[in-house]
Amino acid sequence: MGKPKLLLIDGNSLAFRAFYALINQVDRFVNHDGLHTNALVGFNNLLDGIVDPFEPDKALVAWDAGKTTFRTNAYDNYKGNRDKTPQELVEQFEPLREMVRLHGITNYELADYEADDIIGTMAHAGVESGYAVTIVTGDRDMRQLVDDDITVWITKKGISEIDKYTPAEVADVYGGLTPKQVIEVKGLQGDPSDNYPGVPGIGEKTAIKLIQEYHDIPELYEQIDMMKKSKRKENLIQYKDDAFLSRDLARIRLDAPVTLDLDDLAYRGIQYQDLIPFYQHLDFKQQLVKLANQGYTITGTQNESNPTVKLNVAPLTANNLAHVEALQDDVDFYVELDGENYHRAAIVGFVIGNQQQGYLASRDLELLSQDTPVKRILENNKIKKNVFNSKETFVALHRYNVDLTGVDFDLLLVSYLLNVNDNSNDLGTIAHEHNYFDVQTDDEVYGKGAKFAIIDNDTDFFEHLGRKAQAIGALKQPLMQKLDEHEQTDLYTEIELPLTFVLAHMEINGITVNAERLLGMQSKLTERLSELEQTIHQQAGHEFNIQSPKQLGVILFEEMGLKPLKKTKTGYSTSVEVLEQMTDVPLVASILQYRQLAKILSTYVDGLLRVIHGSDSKVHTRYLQTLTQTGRLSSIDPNLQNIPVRVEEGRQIRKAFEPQQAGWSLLSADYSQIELRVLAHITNDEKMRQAFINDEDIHAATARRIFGLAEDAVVDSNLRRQAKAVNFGIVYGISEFGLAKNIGTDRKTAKSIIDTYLNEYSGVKKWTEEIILDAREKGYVETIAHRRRYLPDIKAKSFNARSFAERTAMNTPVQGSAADIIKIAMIKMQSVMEQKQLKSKMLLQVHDELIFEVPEDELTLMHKLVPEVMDSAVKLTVPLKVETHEGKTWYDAK
DNA sequence: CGATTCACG
DNA sequence: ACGTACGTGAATCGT
Repeated sequence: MGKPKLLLIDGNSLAFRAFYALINQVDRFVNHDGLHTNALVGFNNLLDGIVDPFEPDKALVAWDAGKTTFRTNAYDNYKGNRDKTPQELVEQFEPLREMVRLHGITNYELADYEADDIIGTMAHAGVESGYAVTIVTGDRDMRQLVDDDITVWITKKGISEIDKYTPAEVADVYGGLTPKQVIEVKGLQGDPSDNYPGVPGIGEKTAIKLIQEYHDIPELYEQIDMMKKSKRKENLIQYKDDAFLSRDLARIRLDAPVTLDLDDLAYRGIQYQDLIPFYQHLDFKQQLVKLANQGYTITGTQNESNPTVKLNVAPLTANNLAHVEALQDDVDFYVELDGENYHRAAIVGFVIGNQQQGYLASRDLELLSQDTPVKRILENNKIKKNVFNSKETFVALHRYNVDLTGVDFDLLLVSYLLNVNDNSNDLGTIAHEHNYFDVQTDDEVYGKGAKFAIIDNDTDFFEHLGRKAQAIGALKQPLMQKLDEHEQTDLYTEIELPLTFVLAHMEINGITVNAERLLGMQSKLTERLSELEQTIHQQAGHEFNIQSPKQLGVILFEEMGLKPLKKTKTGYSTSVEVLEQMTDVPLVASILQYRQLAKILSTYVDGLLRVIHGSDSKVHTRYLQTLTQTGRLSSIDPNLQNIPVRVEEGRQIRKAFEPQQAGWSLLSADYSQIELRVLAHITNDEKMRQAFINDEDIHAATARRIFGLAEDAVVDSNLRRQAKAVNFGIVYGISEFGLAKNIGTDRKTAKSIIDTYLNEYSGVKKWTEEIILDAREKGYVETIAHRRRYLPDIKAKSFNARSFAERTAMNTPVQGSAADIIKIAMIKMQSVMEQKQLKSKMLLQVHDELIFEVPEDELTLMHKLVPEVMDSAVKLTVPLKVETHEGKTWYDAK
């Protein structure tokens, strides 16, 4: 057996280190009571990472007792230049001690002494009693305590890494000196952070050299007369007192009047049962998940009435289908897929049941898709189903001939509405967010990335599925209650949930893409690109990778000597806005051309060809309904919301999008200026409202106001363009700088334009001020349908973070309300089309635009019907305006 | 896997 | 003195 282990931890130094390591995110680490937790998080990681694996026999965390110590008594200015400890850290000191206690470690502090002195004293007491001592600190000066029985661990990079010092390592760093000589070095060197002087002109390097020669400060001064005449010698003589003072201040005391006995320091190990409520108080979700995975029972803090239910899951077979038949009313259901894209992925298992009667799981898809009780329940509108991601569930089941209906609760969707910041798609992660810990994440169970694999073992697989279904059921009541408290029940039941199934139908229907046309474009583009490539290499004088901004930067800004107008984190920027300003250089013009064509080819031509389904010649996008911060949809795999339109060459891509039947047309319907109309409505600005009520050209009307033109003046295109930029700027949460950059003017002009704008549209001005105050007070902003976005940074100390939050506060109600409106229109449109039994299909949504495929005999009707439904989706104090276009391809529907 | 660039509203 | 327009997704480079 080795010696018993004594662990001494420098609480103050490490708390400061932990606090400042996460100082940039101090406002992100706040618990539900407003307590900052960044230092607590770091300290906890340290305790978990060091103490518990270390298994000490005795352990102590030492703290500073107060502001005054024997050092401040000896030297008035000691630490006199330190800023006051920030309040955000001060409030963490008590909980830090509690955390230490719950980790089974004794806290200690001593009046008039610093934590260092307690540690020094206890370290020596430990050595005398035969302990191997380890000291953990962020303070490099503690290395003076190292000896054969004392090792000092110093955290670096904040607190994530550790350097371990034995006498050999100290000698390495200090040019062969002993740990005790560290004090002598410090004496000569002084310490600016503790505000004590040392000898001027002597830094660490020189100090080490002198101590190597003279061993310590007293000996140095005994022999100082023999030293060669120099400025350094003069300083040493002049500042002799300072040297001795510094040396004294730097020396950690080994004889502090500590009232502790080693027996008081027995390490008690982690106090799990008490640590759980403590972590819950701090909102340490990850720690709680860890504890839950270790088998500790976590009961919800916000939901005491819903204690952990024991899992009851069994394999479903043809023999016990009767148990499924018995399920009524509220049924929890979950399907597992073997991939992300539910248009292609296979169902690999499912589970059905409820908390009272338990769960039945299976891999046998016949039990799902044949005429079984499972299918009957899923297709029964009267039986409420609770699921996680009903769009995925619906689409997947649809491919297995099951028509899911009667979905009442969608955990993913509700969780998103409650807080759009929690953008995880994983059931386990989301459950943990809501303080439910009886389920693991898929990453934990199946592995992530290349390691992903559905588990073979039935027992483990069914348990995971069962826990997922159980989590869905358990979270239904509390989350629905929260929706109600947020006044979001209508948003959920009237908009988001019905929309899910509208989107599912659009995705399943897909849109036809003409592969031949794309292949034609592919060969033409490939040819043009290889010609351009040759030209570019000639213009550059040698070959290089045109697609590498790094290589291009070297050529333009080093070899050719062009002036870099902008830089990025990693080097020169070569983006369009930079290159467009140097198009007189032939190479640059070629590069711009190349980039444009390469983008069209790789992202759109090749990209689309890759995702056309062989079976139906269509692409089936997936709309993400639970991702954006504003309530918009996003579209992936392929993204059909960013098909080129602004530049003709890219716009050609749209010719490949066709209706699914010959003779049909594509019809597009877009809201005109929906965001500005929403702005006029929300701000209730009279002038802006009148402009829309009179169906004026809003950008021209704005130009007349901000440039002081007559009411009937003709507005030239340049002024209109600037006014348009200002209108956009207002929607985005304007800044002088942003506007100046956008319209290419100076900041002063931009400021005066903005001032005039806000003066003219005084309702807008009033609203922007109010919405920021409102966000500060409530912590969130809302859309017209009560979609909510939290803005924790609205009170941030960082100017950047706070400004961003303020612009978001202005933009989100506008962008988000526009999203609400088109979502409502989509639901109504789908319902009207079904009711009228039309053959037309809604295919795509592009934020303010809907695209349909329409048979010849429904064209006239749809041109009338679609705008009617869209412009009456909600009643605002300004009219909504919708324009329609039709054509044989998407390109022609303009 | 982050950074850069560029496509859309 | 700070360093900015809002919201997205995909391809590519290079560590």
